[in-house]
Amino acid sequence: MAKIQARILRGFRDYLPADMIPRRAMFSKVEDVFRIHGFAPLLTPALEYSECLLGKYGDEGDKLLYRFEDNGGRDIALRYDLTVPLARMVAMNGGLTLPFKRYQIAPVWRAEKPGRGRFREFFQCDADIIGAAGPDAEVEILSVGVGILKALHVGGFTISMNHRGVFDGLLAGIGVEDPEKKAEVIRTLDKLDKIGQDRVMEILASEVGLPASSLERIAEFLSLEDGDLDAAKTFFDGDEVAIAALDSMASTLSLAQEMGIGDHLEVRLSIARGLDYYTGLIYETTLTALPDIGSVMSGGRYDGLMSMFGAPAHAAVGISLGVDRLYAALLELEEIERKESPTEVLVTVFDEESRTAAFQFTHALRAAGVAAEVHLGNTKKFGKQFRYADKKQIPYVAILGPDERAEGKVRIRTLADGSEQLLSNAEAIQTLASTSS
RNA sequence: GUGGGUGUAGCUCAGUUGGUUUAGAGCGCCAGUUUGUGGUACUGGAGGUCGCGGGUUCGAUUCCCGUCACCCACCCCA
Repeated sequence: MAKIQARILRGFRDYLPADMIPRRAMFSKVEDVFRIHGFAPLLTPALEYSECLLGKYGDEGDKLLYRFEDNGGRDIALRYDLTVPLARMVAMNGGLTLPFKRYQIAPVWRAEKPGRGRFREFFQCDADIIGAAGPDAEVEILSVGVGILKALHVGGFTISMNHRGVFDGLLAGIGVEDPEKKAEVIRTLDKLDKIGQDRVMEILASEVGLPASSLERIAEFLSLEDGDLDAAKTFFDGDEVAIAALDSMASTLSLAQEMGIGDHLEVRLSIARGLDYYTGLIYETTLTALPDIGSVMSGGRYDGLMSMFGAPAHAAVGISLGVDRLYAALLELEEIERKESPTEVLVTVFDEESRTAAFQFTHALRAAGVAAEVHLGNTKKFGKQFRYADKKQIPYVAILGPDERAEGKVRIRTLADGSEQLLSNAEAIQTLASTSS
């Protein structure tokens, strides 16, 4: 048989056990937070009809779809995100009780050029509330975000929020109405933190071509104190759209404050978010300890997306976790660690005569809920069994040799410090069951 | 998509100013020192079409061209 070179598609990757174990632990904590906030899990197909995805992400996005013809000649594509399939599902299920709260953790595919931290297949983790307008839903979403970061023990963090209405007002005020141009200006403003105000003004002047009077107005806007909503209201005096946006943020902030999650929130009028479909609140999150990795959690309100499928317009607000960034951050902070095996106890097989006892003890451990594995393979080299446990970071080794069996006991060795305890089987199982969670 | 850089063992990298004969190191892996005990130490071993294709040459892992992959920056995002 011809040998085939083992290889993997560019931008795709295997998640090996050493990463999957801590990764799943992280997801499990996240799911707990979704659950206690009343979000239900949803699963949608990897493949969708192309027409359901096309035209939702802009021209650039359409080009990045993985698009095929299936064996039946249907024009299909791999999902590009989780939000559009959610909208499709909501449009197809008119009987859903609103507000509808769902979360979904699943891979999405984009035919982009891969780079550092950028893949063609990656996971998104979204929670959204469909069918609830106003600050209440916003506060619930922010509460989820705060809850997750607390559950993950990331340390300090700041959720910076803004409102698209602020930009709508600002840009209408200086006569920028063309959606294309609006998006361009907003994308440029979004780079403020990265490249600084001078460079932003430069780009707006030369590349976007804004007149001097507009630039002046934007410079004045950028010099507003973040978080000073009163000053912002004065600046936008008479601009109904912007004032409504500022008021909406103020009530979100005050409800969040009273709920007890306000400490992590701040208003930052410069943040913009790249996606065009946001219509209200927008926010992103940076970790105090690792600001350089960028936003680990972001989202906003996107009323209107549902109506693209001909369904009634539904209010919608959501949150999206940057799970790969969060995972990297947790490793960096040593809040989680890579681990090759879930096994808590390796039960060694001392010799042929000990095999039955080893298997029986292993079975009893499993019945008590302890992750246990019995050594597989030849028993000639007893030391190799310990080496195996050590390499797989298995914390405990059980020994049932002739000496132990003669006493009706089992020896439990803790590999971390080399200490050993001689216990009855029942005692050993009880001890191990209580130390392994 | 544009520009720059790098491809030698599972990983991180030396090296060959073109030359026969065994292309090396550290880590990792396997085995032994140690037939009731891993992590340390010592000893030995396996593992390489020098990314792939073509060209120049008496001779290419080394030089040239192409190609693919990876890295960095820009763009865009998660």
